[in-house]
Amino acid sequence: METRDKILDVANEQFTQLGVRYVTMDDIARAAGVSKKTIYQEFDDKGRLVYESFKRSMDNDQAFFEALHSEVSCPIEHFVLISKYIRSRFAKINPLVFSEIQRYYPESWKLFQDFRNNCAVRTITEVINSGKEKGYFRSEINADILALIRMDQISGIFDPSRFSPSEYNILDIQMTVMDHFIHGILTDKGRELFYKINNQD
DNA sequence: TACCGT
DNA sequence: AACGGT
Repeated sequence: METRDKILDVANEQFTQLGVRYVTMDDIARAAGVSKKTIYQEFDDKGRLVYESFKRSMDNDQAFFEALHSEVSCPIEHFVLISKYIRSRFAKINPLVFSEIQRYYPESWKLFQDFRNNCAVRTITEVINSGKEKGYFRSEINADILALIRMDQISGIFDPSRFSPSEYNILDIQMTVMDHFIHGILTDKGRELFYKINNQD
């Protein structure tokens, strides 16, 4: 269904950039070049449209993680690429959106939390375990606990009340936190490879 | 597009 | 008054 995709594209772009409550159904209809009636034929109400549009982008994220998993064999490189992807992904989302859906769209909020706590955390856990097996990450670390900690770090980076956007930029925080975290889990062998990877670009 | 209810 | 919904 072509129009449904178009509506979802437009809705997702406007919601993430401007905020869910700021964007009206009239705005989306106009930008998508359809009537409001067409939107309501596809989606029961605004809450469903919000839900479906976020679900769609999280399905894309999951597909991206799965592609990385099969294409990247080096756990250190894999770890860095995941961090980069999450940063670029969150950077496009107006932080306002998170508080909005938490308050006004509980189903979408639950979807987001499930994605974070299951898909994202599991992906990080797998990479840490793979690095342990290959001797790049210290064998004594607990991958489950550290994956949760890493997830909290990544979320915290984008929380404007923790890192004021006027004082820090996302890229600097991301690099600092990522560097600190990975040094805590690298073996000597892993550290060598990490430096080699960092110096080749 | 005009309109109604919140 | 503005916006979701018809």
